[in-house]
Amino acid sequence: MNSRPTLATVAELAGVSRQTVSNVISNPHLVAPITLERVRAVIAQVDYRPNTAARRLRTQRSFVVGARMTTDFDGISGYVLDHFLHAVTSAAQRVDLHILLYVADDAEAEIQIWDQLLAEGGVDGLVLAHTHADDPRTRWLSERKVPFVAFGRPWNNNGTHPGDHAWVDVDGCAGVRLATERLLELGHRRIAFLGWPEGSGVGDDRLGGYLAALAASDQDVEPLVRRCDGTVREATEVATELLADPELTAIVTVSDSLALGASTAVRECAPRQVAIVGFDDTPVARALDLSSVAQPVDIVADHCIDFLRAQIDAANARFSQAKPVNPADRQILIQPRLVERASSRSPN
Amino acid sequence: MNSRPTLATVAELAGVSRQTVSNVISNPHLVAPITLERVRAVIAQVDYRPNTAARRLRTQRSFVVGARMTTDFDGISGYVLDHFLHAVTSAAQRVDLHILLYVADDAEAEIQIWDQLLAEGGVDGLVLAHTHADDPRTRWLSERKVPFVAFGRPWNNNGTHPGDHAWVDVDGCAGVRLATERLLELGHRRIAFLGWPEGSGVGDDRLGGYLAALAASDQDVEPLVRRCDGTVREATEVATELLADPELTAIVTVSDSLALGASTAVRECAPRQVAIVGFDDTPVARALDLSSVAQPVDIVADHCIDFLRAQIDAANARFSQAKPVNPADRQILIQPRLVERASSRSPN
DNA sequence: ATCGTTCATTTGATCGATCTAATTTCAGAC
DNA sequence: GTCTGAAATTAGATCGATCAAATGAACGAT
Repeated sequence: MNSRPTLATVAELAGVSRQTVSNVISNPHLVAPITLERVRAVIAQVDYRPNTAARRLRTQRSFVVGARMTTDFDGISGYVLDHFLHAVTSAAQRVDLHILLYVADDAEAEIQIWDQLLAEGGVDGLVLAHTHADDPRTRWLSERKVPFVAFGRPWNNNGTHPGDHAWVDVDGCAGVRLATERLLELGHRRIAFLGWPEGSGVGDDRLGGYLAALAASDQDVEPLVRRCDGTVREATEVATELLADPELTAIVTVSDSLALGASTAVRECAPRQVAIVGFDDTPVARALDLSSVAQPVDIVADHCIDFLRAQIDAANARFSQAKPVNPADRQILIQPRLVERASSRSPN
Repeated sequence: MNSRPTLATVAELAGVSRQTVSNVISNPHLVAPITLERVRAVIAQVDYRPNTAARRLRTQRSFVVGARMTTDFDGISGYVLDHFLHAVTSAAQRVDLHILLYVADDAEAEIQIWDQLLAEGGVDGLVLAHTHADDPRTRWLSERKVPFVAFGRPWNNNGTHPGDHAWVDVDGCAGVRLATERLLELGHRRIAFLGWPEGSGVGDDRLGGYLAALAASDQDVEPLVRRCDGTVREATEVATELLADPELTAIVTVSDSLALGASTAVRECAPRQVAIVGFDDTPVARALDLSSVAQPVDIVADHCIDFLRAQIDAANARFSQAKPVNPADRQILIQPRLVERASSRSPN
């Protein structure tokens, strides 16, 4: 029956023009205080809300950010991304951005969806995760100057070049180093690292933290590194082999999945206590009382949205001076924290 | 520089009017085959994509569905909802709907966000989960005739009235019954049920499946029901008490969280094998080789989107005969399946 | 040859906001 | 008393699609 009020409705009731009402909403500083008050009263009275479709059409901007809903393979590591998505949604909501979901099976399908969303004017920018070295996706986006931010470093080739796009990442190296140093502090002297196959940027980075902690120690400690793919089962096997060493009192792992494997191995084979530290602080770690390195996804998400808004706003002001932003100003490494639980304690 | 082509661009190139191009896209059956072909060629050539903002403004329809990004409390049960969200996104994508995320701390905040989204024309409908008896949210939506569908039954009061809104749910009763019957079949004769406190619709439903299986059995079996809140720790304690009974060979639980607790209890206290069945088939169950009742969220999501699209389309055709839909046509109960793993096997 | 129908296509208005540029108001400078 | 410039406000065009209604074309029936 009576449809929603529009700018014109409010304008008439307040005795001003449409444009003034528009200004009250979008540029209050342009409106005289008395007028401002009067118009706002009418807005409140008739419960006026701007129609986003009209605004989007006129401004050619959607204030929507696309994000991929990840298919978490083993479900354990997927936890972090789900939490990240939650945090991003929350952060976006705070600055009047919306998150639009999509699914894609591979990078190619994802790019196709982007192409669609961008061409239709469905999104202003994108948040992506799991970027890797020479990722075709970041190249595609950069070439088209699409505002985007990645959770995760680009890990270019040798791992030196930080890339030229915006990203936020957690310092896995520092996290594992923190965990290893804590174990050393507790008196552990034979600490193994259970990692992923060589070549993964994330995995090698975390391993680096372990090696650095040992190298920096004034104790006589030797690195002991074993690798396996991400499955719990293989981790159990490899951990079982490690436990053959009676001196071993602690295992630092590259992920909670592997920590779960190690934990199973300890429970099944060893009658002794072995400290285990995981990575990601997933529900599994909590349930099994495993210590774990936690990624502060809330902080990561805040920075992501921050970087993204800046890019969207910059793309908005096409006529302002094209002050080129230093990529380093849009790249940040967040420090993780160690969540200590029963699994890490002094050796005997 | 050269902005995207519009309807007018295509129309001019193809030598037809805007409206014809529009029809080629939205109502191809109205266009002569020859024209259709010619226009489509131009569309492909200039890579024309309709601008959604313009379409939304004119049609007053967004083809966007709102969904809440849940804060998974214990993280284990949250898994199902995350997967559901993934499945919903996938299903929506298939029928050209989009999923818009939001977060909210409680029902009141959620309603406020809906109010905003609906007033602004940001969404056409909503998907919600975790509805409960006398949920203020379903009432709010029903009163305003907002298209929506719930994953989960309304569980009104005594659990008899199916509600008058669209919903899709998984038959937890049948799932647990399936699991219990399988244990009986395997030869178990003393089977406990570890559930949630009385009064939860979902929990009581699942318990019902356990009781029904025992009642229907021709064996001499007695129900043995224990309850605890959802935490792993408390589940471990209660399960430990249950294990004091040396006859006990199997525990059916209301959730994977409790199954994890029970599993821990068995490993710590009992030198014997006890079969455990969980619910939700979460990664934890997979990792610990626990049998579990799996909710087919893909199927649930498909039905949800199906029901939602029907409602949105119906709201679209305001002038068609107002044929009232029987609520029961928009309510469906999906059968879960039992995923058998090492944890459930014959006693001894 | 005329009429009525159906099919194909076009025209002009419209959705509800913002942009651009023009206009009005008014304080302070000369 | 006029002029200047900043502040406040307004009018008209515009974003890109769809809707509603009108027009034109084709064709068999009368």
